Amino acid sequence: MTATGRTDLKLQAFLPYVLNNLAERVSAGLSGIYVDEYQLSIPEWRVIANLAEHSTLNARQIVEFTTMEKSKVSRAVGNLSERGLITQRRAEGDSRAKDLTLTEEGLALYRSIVPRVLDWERELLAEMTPGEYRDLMYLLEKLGNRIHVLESPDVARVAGDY
Amino acid sequence: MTATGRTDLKLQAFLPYVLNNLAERVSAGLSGIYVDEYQLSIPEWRVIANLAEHSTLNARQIVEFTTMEKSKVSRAVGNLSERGLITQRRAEGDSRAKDLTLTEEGLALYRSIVPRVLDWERELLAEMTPGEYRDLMYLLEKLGNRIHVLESPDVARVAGDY
DNA sequence: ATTATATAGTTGCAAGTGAGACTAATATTA
DNA sequence: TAATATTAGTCTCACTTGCAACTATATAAT
Repeated sequence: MTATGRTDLKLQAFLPYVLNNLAERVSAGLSGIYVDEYQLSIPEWRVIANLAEHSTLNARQIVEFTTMEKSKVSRAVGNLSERGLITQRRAEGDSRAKDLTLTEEGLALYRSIVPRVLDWERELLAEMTPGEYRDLMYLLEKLGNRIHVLESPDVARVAGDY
Repeated sequence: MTATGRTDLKLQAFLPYVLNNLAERVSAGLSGIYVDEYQLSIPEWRVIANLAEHSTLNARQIVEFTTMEKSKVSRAVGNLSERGLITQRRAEGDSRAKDLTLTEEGLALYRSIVPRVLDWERELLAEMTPGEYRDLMYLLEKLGNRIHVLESPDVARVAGDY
């Protein structure tokens, strides 16, 4: 049995629509913090957050983690580098790639943003119980796995062969 | 008690990040249908879908429903009008506003897209039980209400006075 | 009425974007 | 090896976007 047995479209009950509206509004609310107060664009913030978490990455890996366009990542990296928030070093073993790392300054900036951003998330979740939060994250993750399958039909088909 | 008691940021467990990644990927997958096959941009599709549902709206109302920028709506409306998919008529009672309606052709286009789009949603939800789906929609709606409160702090404060 | 404010929608402009061409380096194949 | 294909990252170009200024109408205040 399928989750929805619909034959006509009601936007308010259409998952992609609901999801997008919500994500946009959440993003707009949150990005106020680092855009207005720290002069970071959304792509720049994402690059920083990923570097803070994985300490060293190249642009390709950031593309994988964030699903941003590689040109977008490239430009964000360029800006952050100019501002002295990250360093780029030719990767050993592959001199096409560049290892990206936060500078002390970049790390300090990140550390000052994190609590603000977590506070904001707490506000957003203030009316959810821990159980609801877990359910939500679980369901979003499940959906994420599912769409990953839909994005690469080859893998899905092969897996179906067994 | 709060849903999360975090003090450090893990992107994979950070709701705005998860939500955005997912929404972007869902949107990209879905929009393939009307972008590639029907030459409709995402804003254009949204205008059409909202008009189909409410039969007549002006641009301001579409802005409210979709949370798109009014200039974005304006341009989408202009394009759809040129393509003969919608009509614009000066509203009686307020000659600044224009009543927008789908033409026969616009409605026909919409009707041919809807089943494709619903099929796609069904695929996306294929591994969810009806219960999970209900939970998800409920939680997203709850989050939507919450962010609406955060967006207009005035209202929130007043409500707190009681 | 007259003036001031607010609203509906459009438009100009600067900035940001995605797609793909491109360069340089690496991997693969014969 | 040489030839071919693939990959990392940058860059260019046409297009889209968001913002603010603007026109025209409508509402409110004096």
